[in-house]
Amino acid sequence: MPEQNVTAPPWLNPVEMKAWRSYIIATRRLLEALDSDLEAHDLSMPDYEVLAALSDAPDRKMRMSELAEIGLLSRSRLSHRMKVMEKAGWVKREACPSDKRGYFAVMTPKGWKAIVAAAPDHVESVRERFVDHLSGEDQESLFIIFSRIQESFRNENTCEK
Amino acid sequence: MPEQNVTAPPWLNPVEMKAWRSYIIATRRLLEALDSDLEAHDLSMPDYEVLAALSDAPDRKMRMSELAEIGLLSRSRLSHRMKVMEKAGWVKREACPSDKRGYFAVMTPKGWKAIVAAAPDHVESVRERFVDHLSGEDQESLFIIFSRIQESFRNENTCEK
DNA sequence: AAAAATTGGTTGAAGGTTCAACGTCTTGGC
DNA sequence: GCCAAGACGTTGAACCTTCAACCAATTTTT
Repeated sequence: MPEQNVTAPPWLNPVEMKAWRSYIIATRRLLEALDSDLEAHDLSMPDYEVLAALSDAPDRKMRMSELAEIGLLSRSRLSHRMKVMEKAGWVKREACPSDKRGYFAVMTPKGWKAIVAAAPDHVESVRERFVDHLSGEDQESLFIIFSRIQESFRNENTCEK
Repeated sequence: MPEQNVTAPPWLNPVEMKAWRSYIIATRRLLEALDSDLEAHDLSMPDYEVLAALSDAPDRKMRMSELAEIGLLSRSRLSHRMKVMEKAGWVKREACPSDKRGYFAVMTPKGWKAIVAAAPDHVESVRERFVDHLSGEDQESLFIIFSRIQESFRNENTCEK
C-alpha cells in the first residue's frame, strides 16, 4: 500500500485495522453462509426479508414503496424481484384504491407456507453463526455500537457532510 | 412472523434481536456507502480489494488463485473481473513459468496510480463511517467478537457440523 | 384551474455474479 | 512411465442488480 502523507487522513493503526478487517471478513462469510442456508428453501436473503416483512404487516400486505424502504431495496430492484416472486406464487400485486399510482404487495397462502417453513431454519442459522458467539454483554455492546453507526447515516441525509 | 413451536430453535429474544438487526442494517448501509464513496475513483469494492492485495504483494504480483482466496472471490468471479480490470489497464496477466496452468495477476503502473489515488479517500471513508464511531475498547471487543465468528467458519470446513 | 414539480412504480439495457462445463496441466498410485 | 484424479483458470449461459428513462397519478405553485 502507498505510504501515508502527512496531510491526508492517517492510515488505520493496528488496533483499528484488526477491528475493521475482522469485521468485514467475518461479515462477508456470515452473509454468504446465511444465504446458502436459505437455499434449502429456495429463498434468497432479499426474498426472505420481503416475505418476513409482509408476514408482520397487517393483512400481510404492504405498499411497494414501504416494502422497499424497510427491506433496504431500491424500488426498481423490488419491482424486478416481485415479478419473480409473483411467478413463484408467494406474493401478488393488488392495486391501491386510494392512490391509483400505487400497489400493494400481498402475501399469498403459499408465500406464508414458504416463510413458515424457512423461518425456523433461518433463525437457527442466525443463532448458530452469529448470536451464539456473543455473550449477553456482547449483544448489548453490539447493539449500542451499530445503532450509533446506523444513526450516523440518518444524519447524513439531513446535514450533508 | 409465524409463532415458535416448542421443539424448534427458539426465536431471538429482544436483546438478541436488537443486536442482530442493528448489526445487519448498519452493515448494509456501511457497505453501500463505502462502495459509493469509491465511485469517485471509478472503483468498486472488489476492484479496490484486488488492487490493494496486489499492492502489498512482492513485485505487486500474485497468483490468480491466491488473489481469489484473500479477496474472498470465486475463481470465476475473479476471472471475469480481471478481464475488465485488464481492459481498464490496471492489471495484466502473466503466465507462470513453473506451473503452466497458472497465471499471475500483475499490477501495472496505472493500477498503482489508481490505488494510490483512491486509498486515502477510502481509508477516510472507513474511518468516518466506522472507526470513528468506536472507542478504543469498542475496537478491541469487535476484534475479539468477529475473530471468534470468523473462526467458527474455519472449523466448519474440517468438522462438518 | 392549468402548469409544473413530485411521487409511485415499471421497464429495458448494460453490467455484474453464479454455476456448471470445459481444456490444460500436474500429481499420486500403480 | 501411464492413467486417474485433482488443481488452475476460463468460458458461456442464466440470473440478478443498477441505472436512467418512462408513464401515470398526485400535489404544489401560481
